[in-house]
Amino acid sequence: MKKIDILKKLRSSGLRPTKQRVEIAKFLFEREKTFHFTVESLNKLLTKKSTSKISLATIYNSVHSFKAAGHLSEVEVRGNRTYFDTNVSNHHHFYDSETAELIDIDANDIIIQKIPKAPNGKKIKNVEVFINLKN
Amino acid sequence: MKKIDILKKLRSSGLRPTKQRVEIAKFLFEREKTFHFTVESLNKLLTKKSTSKISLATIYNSVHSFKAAGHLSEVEVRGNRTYFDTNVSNHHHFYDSETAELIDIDANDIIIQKIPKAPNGKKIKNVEVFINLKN
DNA sequence: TTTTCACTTTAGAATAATTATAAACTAGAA
DNA sequence: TTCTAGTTTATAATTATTCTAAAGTGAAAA
Ligand SMILES: [Mn+2]
Ligand SMILES: [Mn+2]
Ligand SMILES: [Zn+2]
Ligand SMILES: [Zn+2]
Repeated sequence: MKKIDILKKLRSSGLRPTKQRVEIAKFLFEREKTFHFTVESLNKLLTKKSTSKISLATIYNSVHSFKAAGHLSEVEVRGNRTYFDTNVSNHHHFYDSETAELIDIDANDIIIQKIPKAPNGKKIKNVEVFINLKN
Repeated sequence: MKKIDILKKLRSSGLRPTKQRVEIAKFLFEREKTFHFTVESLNKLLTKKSTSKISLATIYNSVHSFKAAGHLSEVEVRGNRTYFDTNVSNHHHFYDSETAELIDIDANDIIIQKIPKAPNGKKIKNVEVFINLKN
C-alpha cells in the first residue's frame, strides 16, 4: 500500500490525513502480513522508527479512529491490555503465551461441524476460535 | 455442595478456611449452575447478601487463591474487566454483549472438523470457542 | 493567497481495575 | 493456652486507558 493509498484510505473514511495519522497508518498498513499490537507496543515501535515524536494520546486517538473506520479490529487476549489487528476480515488466532504473540488463522482453515443453536431470541453474530499454544 | 464439603475443598487445596473464604466459597460453589462473574459483581452480590462485610482486597485475594487452586477459571471477555467462571472444565461460551452475560457451551456441543496444525515447535494447549450473540 | 474554523494534537489530569504494602488479626498446631 | 504463619484489611501504588482544555493545523471558502 503506497502513500497515496494511505491518504485515500484516511480521506475516504472521513479521517483528515494529518502528519501523525499518515505516519501511524503507513506504519500499520504498508505491510504484507497482518500486524497484531497493543497501544504500548505500537508506541515503542513508532518511537524507535521515527524522528518526530507522536504523543501517546494521539496514538490512542488514531488507533480508535482507525478501528471505528473499520481499518483495525480488536482481539480479545488474556491480560489487561487491548490488542489490535490489521486483519479486519473474519478470522481466528493461535496465541503463544510464551511470547504474547498472536498468529492469524484463516477463517477457511477451521471448519466447525457441530455448533449449538443460539439461546431463545438470540442469533449468532460471529464465532471466534482461539487456540492456545504450548511448547 | 454442603458446608462440610466447602471446608474440605478449601483445606484439600491448602487454603485455610477462614470466615471470609468460607463465605465466598459457599456463595460461589453451593449452586447448581455455572456462575460467571467479575470481582466487582461478586463484591456487590456478597455485600447485598451477607451481613458481615468482606473487604474488596480479600475478594481479590480469595478469587485469585481459588483460581490458583483450580476451583475457578478465567474467561477472556471483551472489555477491561476480568471474568471468572465456576466451571473449570474445558468448555466454550456464548457471549451476549447486550447483557454482558456469558452462557456455557459444553465441550461436546461443539465439534471442530478441521483445524490447522500448530506452528513449528509448538503444540496446541487448548481450543476456546467464543460465540458472540446478537438480537 | 489568505482567512477561517472545525477537527486534531498534546501534556497532563482523571479514572478504573487491579496489585502491593504493612499493620492487625486469627486458625490451628503444639 | 500459647504461638506463629497465614490471612484480612485499609489504604497507597500501579497500570492501562480516557478525559480535558489549550494550542495547532488541514483544507474549504473568500
Ligand atoms: Mn484482554
Ligand atoms: Mn478482557
Ligand atoms: Zn489476526
Ligand atoms: Zn463458563
